[in-house]
Amino acid sequence: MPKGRKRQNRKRIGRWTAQRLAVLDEFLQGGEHLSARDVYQRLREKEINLGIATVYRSLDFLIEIGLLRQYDFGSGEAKYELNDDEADQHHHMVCRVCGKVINYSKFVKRGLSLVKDIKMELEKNYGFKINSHQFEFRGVCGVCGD
Amino acid sequence: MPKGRKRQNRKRIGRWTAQRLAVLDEFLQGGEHLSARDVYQRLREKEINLGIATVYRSLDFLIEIGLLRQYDFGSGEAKYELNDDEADQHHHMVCRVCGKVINYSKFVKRGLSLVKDIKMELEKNYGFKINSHQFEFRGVCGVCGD
DNA sequence: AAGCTAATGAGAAAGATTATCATTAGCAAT
DNA sequence: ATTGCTAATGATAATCTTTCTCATTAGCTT
Repeated sequence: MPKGRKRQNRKRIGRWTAQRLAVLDEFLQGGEHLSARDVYQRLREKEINLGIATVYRSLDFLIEIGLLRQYDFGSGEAKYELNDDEADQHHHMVCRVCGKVINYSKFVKRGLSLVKDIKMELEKNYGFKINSHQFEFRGVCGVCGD
Repeated sequence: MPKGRKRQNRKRIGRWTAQRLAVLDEFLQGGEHLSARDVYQRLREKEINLGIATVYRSLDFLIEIGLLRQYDFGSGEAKYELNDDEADQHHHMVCRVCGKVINYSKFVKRGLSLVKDIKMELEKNYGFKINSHQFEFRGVCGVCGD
């Protein structure tokens, strides 16, 4: 669970700086469910030294323009991933012992009609406008299980 | 702190203290998605003064014996709820503006066969043993929306 | 080239959660 | 009841992630 304070509201428009590009690039390079510290350390290894606050701000920026998405898998820090189209969105499977997360995309298509009906129901009966959904499974992975 | 392996008898379960009962009671009284601080303050209003650390420890205890469940809806603090049976488990709808959470249980039955198939697939192909799942929807509620 | 302003960096601060440790209290055997 | 063991508690310090502050830098626009 991420400690610390709730994210504050920020301005909408932003500039494409070298720092923001560098952060995005870590995800385009194939990084899956990276934390802010993961990104910070990976960049540092490449001698691209951003302040950790800038990493957080860049992640927020990339979320705001729709390129990234934030998740919490109970590890104590937020994780970030490239934002899939809804139709391609993957599920997550989290090992509650070692914290390993697996991206899993089978049955997504089958779930779509269910998701669609739930969204319609929520909008009609509760006045909610739904933007995204997430399925998460928890258990014990093969390594941690006996 | 490592959880010491104890000699096998009933002592493993833990003691049922007044503090733990008081914490559980807040949820039995109808408290939905309460944070540790919520519980702490509600008890304090009733002049039941536990230390905040004890509240956290009691919540952990109640999770361990299966009575509570922990969630994170992105507010910056963990939320806790009574742990439903899987067949009755509800979904969550989170407003990303005000943070309001709605418990929602329609379509659960229809989702069960999908969940069952996903669980089988994950166990067969990834060696995971699944214990629980969660569906979460995010959007903007009627009050915060235009 | 100048001017405006968003973005950055470094460090301090905030806030949730956990660890420490002396003390208390639940439970079992006497 | 009394004793003894040990888990649980309370108070508070420590930890850790995330955000804020503010002086400085750099990206645009004109």
